[in-house]
This record gives sequence, structure tokens and C-alpha cells, in this order.
Amino acid sequence: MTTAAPASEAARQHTLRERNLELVARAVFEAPGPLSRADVAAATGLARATVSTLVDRLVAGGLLRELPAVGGGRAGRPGVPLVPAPRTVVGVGLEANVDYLGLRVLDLTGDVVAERVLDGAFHDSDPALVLGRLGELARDVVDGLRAQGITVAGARLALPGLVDARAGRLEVAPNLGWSSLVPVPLLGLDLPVEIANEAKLAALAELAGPVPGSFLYVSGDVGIGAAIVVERALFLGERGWNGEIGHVVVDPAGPRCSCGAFGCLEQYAGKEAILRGAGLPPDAPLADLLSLLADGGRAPSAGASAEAERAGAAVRTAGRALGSALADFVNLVDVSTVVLGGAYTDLLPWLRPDVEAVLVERVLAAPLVRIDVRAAAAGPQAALTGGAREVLRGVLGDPAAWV
Amino acid sequence: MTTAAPASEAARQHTLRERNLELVARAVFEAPGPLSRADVAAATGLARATVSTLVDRLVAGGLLRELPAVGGGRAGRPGVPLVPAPRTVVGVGLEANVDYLGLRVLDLTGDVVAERVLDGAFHDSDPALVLGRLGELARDVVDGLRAQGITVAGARLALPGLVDARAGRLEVAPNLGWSSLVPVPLLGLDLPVEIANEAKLAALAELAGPVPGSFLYVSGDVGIGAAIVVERALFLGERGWNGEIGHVVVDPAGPRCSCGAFGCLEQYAGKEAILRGAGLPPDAPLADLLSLLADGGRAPSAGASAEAERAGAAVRTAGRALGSALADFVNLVDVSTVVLGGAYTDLLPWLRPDVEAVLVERVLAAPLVRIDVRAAAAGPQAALTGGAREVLRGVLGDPAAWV
DNA sequence: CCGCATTTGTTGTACGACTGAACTATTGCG
DNA sequence: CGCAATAGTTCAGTCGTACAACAAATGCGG
Repeated sequence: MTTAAPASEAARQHTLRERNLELVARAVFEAPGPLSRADVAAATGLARATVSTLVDRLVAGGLLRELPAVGGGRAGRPGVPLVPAPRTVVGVGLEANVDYLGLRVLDLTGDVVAERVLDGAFHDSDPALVLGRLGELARDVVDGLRAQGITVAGARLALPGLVDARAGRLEVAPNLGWSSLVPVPLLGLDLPVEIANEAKLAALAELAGPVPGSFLYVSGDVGIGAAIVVERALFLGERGWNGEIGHVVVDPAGPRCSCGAFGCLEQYAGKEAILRGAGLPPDAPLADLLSLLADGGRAPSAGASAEAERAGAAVRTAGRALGSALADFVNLVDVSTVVLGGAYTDLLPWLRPDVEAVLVERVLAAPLVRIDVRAAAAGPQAALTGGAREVLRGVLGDPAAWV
Repeated sequence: MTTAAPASEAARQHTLRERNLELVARAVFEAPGPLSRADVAAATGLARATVSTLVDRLVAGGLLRELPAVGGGRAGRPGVPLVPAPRTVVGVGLEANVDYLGLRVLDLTGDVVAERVLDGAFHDSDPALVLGRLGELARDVVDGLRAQGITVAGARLALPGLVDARAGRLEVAPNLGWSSLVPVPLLGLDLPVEIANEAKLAALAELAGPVPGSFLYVSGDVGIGAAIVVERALFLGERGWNGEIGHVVVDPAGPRCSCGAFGCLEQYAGKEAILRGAGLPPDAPLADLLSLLADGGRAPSAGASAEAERAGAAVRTAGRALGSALADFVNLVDVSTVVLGGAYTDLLPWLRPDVEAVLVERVLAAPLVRIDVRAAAAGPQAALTGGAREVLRGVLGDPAAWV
């Protein structure tokens, strides 16, 4: 006989229990308001008896909390409202980026339990130093939470570069000047920490808002990163190195890019390229560009200043280039919503006309579907929120481990 | 209380049974050789007793067959070899394309049980007529199989266009001249038939061979279609309209494409574009181009004929363009193997140098991973094989329904 | 040729998880 | 105050897997 291919996993009885525990937990966590045990039974299709035992376990484990019963206006015994338990289990989002490092702690209700943000300039920095500093910040916060009896489930570290999440390895982060290193030990945290690409985690933060289940997230900064979300889950490709839209071909006759190729999107729609095109220094704050644009917008035909005109032209160039790269992205991946984050969020009003025009022109399915281009809804440092949410999603996926 | 979000699905006891039945079936079907019950137990992690009852059920249902025991050379009672049952349950792959229509029937062992291929020219054809003819062919074959007591599990219809598989709707197939129609009823088959894009199914046919679990499949013909396979499963995007690599930007200053945009890949690396570039009529057989290329290759420096030189140049242009589009694809999706099908399979020796050179230049992760470009291994009409395999995969995914 | 070690497959009991129905608890309403 | 309605709990029933013991079949050494 021969050795069989390693099949997924045998289902035992406790597999049932775990899966239904997850089902019940998700039902409560993803509901817009409190649910009773009977509501959960109706929503999941499980018998009321089963739901009761599962809920009891989740309540005992501290993931769910029972609120005082309240008359529902209807006849019959009122149900006991169940809600995610606040400040019992939390997830930590960490980030080391070019212009700041920080962390954010969320609990199961989605509340921010703690936050630290440290602005700085970490171009070509020493990873041991930077991650050591971040680790200190985090240790301080985590110890404080544990002293209050709060369980810290784990952390995600967001990094701006090619990340091999399985191996826990940062292959290269050009703007930080880091390459080929294993960052987690440098944090010195006694927590399960996983690493991920910054744009990917920022994309997940959008899921807290009213976004559809599938979308492309594109974050424009010095570099341009992207993430693919399908049915509320990240699509990572083979190693998680996808979404490198910054180096998609816009024009093979275009300027040389830092990656060595010619005419990459980054050379048209990267932050520095836009600023330079607008006649501003490449490290100027985005606000300078925005105020120039606002001037131009206020007096469009009446003859805006030459500076304003130039800024407008630069943004229009960026918009056309971005539209072209997004069209490729949509043609290859097929998603009908594009969420623009980073610097693009504020620039969107000026980018939109050109982006949308090019999309209509180049997307093959354009006659059949409208591509919805929108601004990111998650606040600043979205990757912190996304990372913390990702940790908590893991808790929901296996509540048994925390009960 | 509020209504809960519809969660996935409650796990009952029979869910266990179904899942383990699938596990056992897969173990036997995907193994390189026969397995005994004990082997299956070892491979799946299930208890021998459990495996026995599951195997008995699969044998009774006709999905598995017991071979006569054979002395294994080892001490101990010899195991009963289990193999996929031949010619008991079969899947049907159907295709209606520009230059042919046909069907192929595979059984669980992977053998071709029946096949019909009808060459023709179906540009701008009448869907009712063409699909009616295909349905007749299929009905004939299916009736014959059923008369032999063979269970026909279902069929997949491959179509060259944008297919909404969920709605069972072909939105548009430019080369057939079909649009906005529901093809399945036109076949007139009393079988569960689902539709899918041709390139997607052709990609799945590759899984029968020694291909890695994740790859991009690109099929070059008049149009250029692609499919994304990750961990042996198709990635379909939001509606299954992904992989439209034929309309990725190669050069915004390039020629106008039939889609209305400028400089699409199809204008450089589509079959007609290559033939025209080589000085051949756009409907010339591929063999003409290949023999020109072979001439040029035989006497590369010694002064090949002007025709051969021209053909070589056209293919090099196509190779560079294809490399550029593939680089975008790899940057956006992150897969390290590219399988070239359709006309590209035979052209690969001439395309390879330029494709690989551009990939190294433009793929951001190129210093970290070698992108393996290879020819498709599935034979002609790969979509037929892929479709039939897809049906059988469905049988394996829910053996209980067929037992 | 026989007994033993070894491996396979089967049988029977135990256990865990979900279900359905009956039962209790709690509320609104006439 | 009693009835209808709804929530939550209890309990026997069923189903599927696990474990251990056992029967079956083979190779090997004496």
C-alpha cells in the first residue's frame, strides 16, 4: 500500500462542540444588538437546549455577558440579553512604520482599551532599537491590563514591507531600510505575536464599518500598498506578497522607478511624485497640497493661481495613473469596490473624476457593474485597529481555547 | 432583541459523518496507489473502527471498490486494497467555443469514459442552435451510459466569456457573439449543469498533473483568459469575472483594442496580433507560425529568411508584452508559478526568454522567488477535462449524496 | 509442520454532543 | 386573576466516534 496524501483533519465529537461554540459566539458578536438565547437558536438553527449549554460555557469563560432582563413590550417571558463581554479578553495591534510607532488595544465590544502612538522618523533605522522601544511601550500597557485581570489574547505587528507571515519573517521594508529579519523576538513580549503587512491590516480595519464583504483596499503614501478582501477575509496569494500595485505598469516609456523598472504607478501616484509634480518639496506635509488644491477648486475657471493649477494637474496625472492601475487590478481580481486609504483618503475628491473615467474606459466588466470608489472609513493608524481586530477574530474562531 | 447575522451553518451529528466520509473518500482518491482501511486510518487520524464503517458505506454506494487482497511481503494479515470504483459515477465536461464544441466524460479513476468533439466555426452563431446541437450530443452519450447502469453526477459547461456562475448566466462572449443569456435550458439535459468560464476550467485540468497547488493559468488564443488557482482551488473574485489579463495595460500609447481602450495585452500577444505581426493572415493556423519560427531557429545567425525574422520579432514583441502583464499579475496576486496554455503552450520556447526577462525586471519579489513559467500539461480541450473533474470533485465533497 | 509475532478488520461498550418534548419561569393582556 | 405567549431548563433518545478486546490472515523461525 502507499502513503495517503495528508487530508485536512478528522472530525471528532469535540470538533462539533468547538464549531458550534464559534457559531454561537459569532452570532452574538456580529449582531447589531443584544440577542437572547432564543434569538441565537433562531439565527444559528441550533436547538434551544444546545444554545443554552454553549452560551453558559461562553458566559462562564468571560467572553459573553448577560445583561439584566428587560421587558420587551411583547407577551411572554423576556429573554436574557447577551452581549460581548467588555474588557475581559483583548487583542493588541502593533505597528512600526516610517513616521510613527504605536499600539492599540481593543476589547471584544470593539472599544479602544488602550493606545500609545509615538511620532518619529524611522527611515533607515535600527530594527532592534525601534522594535525594542515598541516592545517596551507594549509591555507597559500589557502588564497594566493583566494587573486588572484582563486576558491579552495576542498581538499583530504591522510592518510596511514584504512579510512572510508563516515564517514570521520580514523580507524587506524599503522605507524603513530593514531587510531579512525576524522581528517578533526583538519586541521581547510574552505574548503570541504574528506579523503582517501594514496595508493588509489597515484593510481589515475597514470591516468595522459599512463596507461590502469584498473590496480592494489601496493605501497611498510614499509607497503604494494594497490588499484584497473577499467575503470579509484577506486574500493573500501564495505568501502574502500580493497587492504590490505600486509597481504595476502605467507607461513603459515612463520614468525609472526605485524598483529598477520603468513607468511604475508609484512614479505617478506615489506621495512624493505627486508633491514634486505639484511643485512642492517631496517631504512637504499633505496639508500644503490640500490647501493648494482647495484654492484651485474655489476659483476653477476664474483663473486660479499658477501654483494651484500645477497642483491640480499633478493630481489629475496621479488620478489617471491610479485609474489605469486600478483597472488592471479589477480586471485581474474582479472586485467592484475600491477603498482608498492613506493620503488618497483626503485627495479623493480631486482624484475621483480621473480615476473613475479611466476605470469605465478600461474595466472589461464596466458595462455590467459600477465600480464603487470610496474613501477609507477607519480612522488614523488603521493598521493598529485592523491588527487588534484580527487577534480578536482568532479568539472568536476558537472560543474553546479561551474558555 | 435584534435579528442576528445569518451565521454559516449549525453542525449536527450527521455533519460529522459527512465530513469524515469525504475525508476517507479523498484519502483513497488522491492517494497515488491503493490504500487499505488501516492506511486510511493512519492518513486521516480516524480510528480503524470508524474508517471501516465509512469505507463499507462508500463501497456499498459504489464509489470505492475492494481489490483482491495481495500478500504485501510483510508479516501480518494483508490489507484489502481500496481503489476508486471505475465506471460507476462519472462527470461530464461540456464546451461550446469558437472553433469547436464537445464533451468529455471522466470516471472517478480519471479515465475518459466517452468523448465527442465537433470542429466548426461558431463566430457570431445562434446560441440556441449551437447549444441544442451540443445537448443532443450529450444526451446521446448520457443515455448510453445510463443504460449501462452508470450514474452521471452532473455536468459543467465551459464558455469563453464573462460567466455569472451563481445566476447561471452568460453575460457576454464576444467571440461567439453571444450575450446576456441563460445557456443551460438550451442544452435540454436532465442533468444538473453548471456553467463556468473556459479558462477557469482549463486551469483545473492542470491539477491532474504535477503542478504546484498555487499557480496562474493563462490561456492565449484570440482572446487571452486567465485563472488564479490557490491551494488547488479556483479564486474567483466577487463574481468569477477575474483573470481578464487580455486587457491589462501594456502601453497606453499602443493600438486601440476591441474593448475600446488603448494598448491592451491582447493587441500585442493575442493570437491574431501575433500572426499579423508575423506577416501571416490573422486566421492562419498556428502551425504556419511555428514552422516559420522553426526555420528562424534553425539558422539564427546564418541569416534566416526575412519571413522567419519577422515572425521571430513578432513573437519577441508578444513575449515582452506578456511578461509585462504577467509581472502585474504576479505583483498583484503573488503566485510563483505561471502555466501557459492555449496557443502559448506551443509558442513557449520562443516566448520564454522575453517573458522571463521582463518578469525578473518588474516583479517586486523577484530577488526572493523564482517565477516558474511552464507549458500547460493537460491535453487538448483542457476545459472538458477540467469541467468533468470539477463535477467529480463535487461528488467527493459530498459522497453521502451519492451513496 | 507448528507456534508465535504481527498486522488487519470487526465487534461491543462507553462517551460525548445534539434533539425533541415536556416542564418551569416570567411576562402582557383582557 | 387566569390565559396565552415566550424563554430557558431538564431529561430521555439517538447518533457517531473512540477504545479495547477479539478474530482473521499472513510471514517466519525452529
